[in-house]
Amino acid sequence: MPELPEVETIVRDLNKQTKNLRIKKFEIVNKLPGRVHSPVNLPENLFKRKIIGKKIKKVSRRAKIILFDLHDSYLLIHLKMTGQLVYKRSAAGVSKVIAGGHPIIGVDLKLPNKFTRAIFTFNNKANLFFNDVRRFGWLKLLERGEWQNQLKSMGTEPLSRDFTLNRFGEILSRKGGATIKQALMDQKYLAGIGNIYADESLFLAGVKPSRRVKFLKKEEIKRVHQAVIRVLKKAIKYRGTSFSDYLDPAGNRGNFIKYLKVYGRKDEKCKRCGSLIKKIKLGGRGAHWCGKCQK
DNA sequence: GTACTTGTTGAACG
DNA sequence: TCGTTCAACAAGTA
Repeated sequence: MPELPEVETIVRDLNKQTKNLRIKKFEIVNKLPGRVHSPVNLPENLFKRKIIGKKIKKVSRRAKIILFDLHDSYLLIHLKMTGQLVYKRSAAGVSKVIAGGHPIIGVDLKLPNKFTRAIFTFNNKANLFFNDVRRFGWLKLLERGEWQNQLKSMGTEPLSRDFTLNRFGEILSRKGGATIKQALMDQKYLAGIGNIYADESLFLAGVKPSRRVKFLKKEEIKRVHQAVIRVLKKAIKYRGTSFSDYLDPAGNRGNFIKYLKVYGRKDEKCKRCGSLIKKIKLGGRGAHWCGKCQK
């Protein structure tokens, strides 16, 4: 489930590999018969016409969105929960693959496969495969102005300079009645934090996810602010949680899963104090925490 | 077979 | 008009 650190990792890799490449070909594959549902925001032919021939200026990230700068327009990719991007280049019998996003279970490395929804081909003959098991992800082509418009309504980037303690305080003051976890995950205010990093940040801060924002002490707000930044940075350092090394013989792997303290560890022992990790539903999502370490 | 999971969207609600 | 809540989306996994 790519959140900010996973998307950031993909973006850094893709920027290295695809910067200055030109899109030669684009195909939508595995369309479901009898369904309107499409991964792109324009009629297929129009979408194709608009991106073929475009050169990639750079690849960057905003929130959980992957952003291909095509000079006069932007290609946005959202992986949602199970999206995956795989860049593959074969030259002189050696094939180079980088992948990011949802890990594929098992060892079926065939590309394209039954989960592939779109394929880009670049002028260096490399391919970029957009795979998505649950088909929630999307590709959008936006004109510069459209994107700039959308930017305005997006939340603060937690790793940017804008995310000061003051700014965090402002955000929280507008979410007074909500729980701290729900506040952290509200993309309108803070961009890029999903279920995993919300739970992990709150563990590091020692604050229970179910606490109401308006009852948090100044000191606790400060700790949460710090924790969010530290957890995200550390996760990026380890290339995210939902990465897998299944494709990369060089050993690039998403290691953060080893450092998860609470997420997905229901009824397991807290790594700090040994008591059992609890799980409840909060706003329709699972929330994990340690009853002893988090107050 | 059923419950559960995920991030965003859009509808319904107050 | 606004913020909040919740079902819907899809399909693999337990």
